[in-house]
Amino acid sequence: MGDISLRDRCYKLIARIPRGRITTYKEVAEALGIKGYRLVGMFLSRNPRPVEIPCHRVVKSNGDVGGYIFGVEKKIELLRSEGIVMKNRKIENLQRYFFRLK
DNA sequence: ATATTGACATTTA
DNA sequence: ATAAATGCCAATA
Repeated sequence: MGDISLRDRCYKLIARIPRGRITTYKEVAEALGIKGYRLVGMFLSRNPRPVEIPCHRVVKSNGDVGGYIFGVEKKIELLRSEGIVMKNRKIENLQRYFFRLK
């Protein structure tokens, strides 16, 4: 009773990321208190509400965009529309847009 | 109950 | 530089 699944906590965290800012799978995992980074990707691949839960704002630590339910191209388009500058499918300086969760 | 999965990250070759 | 191996762990089957 009252316990929220890790998955729902994950979605809650991501719902806080504002437009134009991004974070990483690693950051989300660490905020959840786990090191199984892949689990975050698993949760997001089953994102039930892509509008309220802006999972396109979660990218890889190395600047690659990572995956997306509606395709990587769509994810790139969304990020660009929010002002994220990308060079060859990669984000140059994550730091510039990084949103901390922990 | 056990086995596999995943939109990752780090280390090693 | 690229590629493979390894660690991670709740959720899913």
